[in-house]
Amino acid sequence: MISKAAKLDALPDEALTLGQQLCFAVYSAAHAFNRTYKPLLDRFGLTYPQYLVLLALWQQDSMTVKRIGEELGLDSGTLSPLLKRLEAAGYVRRMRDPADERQVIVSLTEGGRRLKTEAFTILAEIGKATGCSLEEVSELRDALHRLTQRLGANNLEN
Amino acid sequence: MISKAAKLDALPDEALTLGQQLCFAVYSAAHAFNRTYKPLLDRFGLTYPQYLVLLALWQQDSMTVKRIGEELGLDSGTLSPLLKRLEAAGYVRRMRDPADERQVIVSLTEGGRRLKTEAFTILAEIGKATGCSLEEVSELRDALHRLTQRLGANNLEN
DNA sequence: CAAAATTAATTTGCGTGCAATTTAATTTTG
DNA sequence: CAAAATTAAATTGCACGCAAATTAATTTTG
Repeated sequence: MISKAAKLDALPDEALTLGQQLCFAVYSAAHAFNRTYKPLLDRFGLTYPQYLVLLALWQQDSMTVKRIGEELGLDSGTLSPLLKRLEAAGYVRRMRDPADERQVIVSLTEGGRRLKTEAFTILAEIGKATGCSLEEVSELRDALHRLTQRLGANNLEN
Repeated sequence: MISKAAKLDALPDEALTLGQQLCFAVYSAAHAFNRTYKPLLDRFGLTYPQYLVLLALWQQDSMTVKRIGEELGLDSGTLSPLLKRLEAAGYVRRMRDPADERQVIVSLTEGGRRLKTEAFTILAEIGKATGCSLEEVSELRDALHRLTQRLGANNLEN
């Protein structure tokens, strides 16, 4: 007899395998990236999410916490303590916006700007570690962007 | 004068943009999946990593903590407390292997096995949320598996 | 076979992530 | 213009995820 699940959803048992899950492939790749970045970032006392904040600030300096959160998809509950650590490490400065005291403006220090030079080296090492051609990278990246967009669209429907 | 980084690595400034990073695309997709799964798993009192453990056990019941860790790429520092919570929730049982008391064997309870039926529904909802065809899913998944493999190979070289 | 080395889990400490609450400032509106 | 609503950060609580230290059991080896 065919299993109840198969009858209901017309999905075979193998569809539930770890190796078949796109979500698990993404989850594993994210961890693999983290592990690859770790030794490269450790030298600067940075974690990967802290490095992402710096990437955002190198692109556009002096953003509010909210704006950084929109760039990275993180909320203030994550960013507030993270930014304090980045400030303690000497890479950013935080100050209340005089025009709107609710907002905190985060900007790069001289040390934070200087680090951008090193980032190109990190970028090159990561590129080598992926073993992907530039075309492969952009194709995979764009496919993931589309996926993220579609998943996000679903979450707003509530 | 041309910047040191540009001379060394021949990488333009745009290469350092958030949107250009494959790692950030993976990072964002992982979070998007998490957010999509959350409401589906909340009904069963499960977190996403806990769900991954169940996926592994539905595929192959009664594994040691170490074996589960190999399947998921997690260490015992993560799994020990997670498995205790899964046990408290009534989905798994943990017992020392009588043949080797160092090992702990994790197996599904009746409740854990029953949950597998619901998993097919979750799977279908996630599939719909991704908006990907089966071909797209397997292509993207395999590309990510290759990427993870190459990144992991690098980490072992030390 | 007893000491040393190895192995499997657990525990501890720290840094995310996120939901929910709190605090303070600004905007809306009655 | 003052009360109510909204907004931005910070804080709190909980669950990963990982490194490092600890504990207990097994294996190796001298």
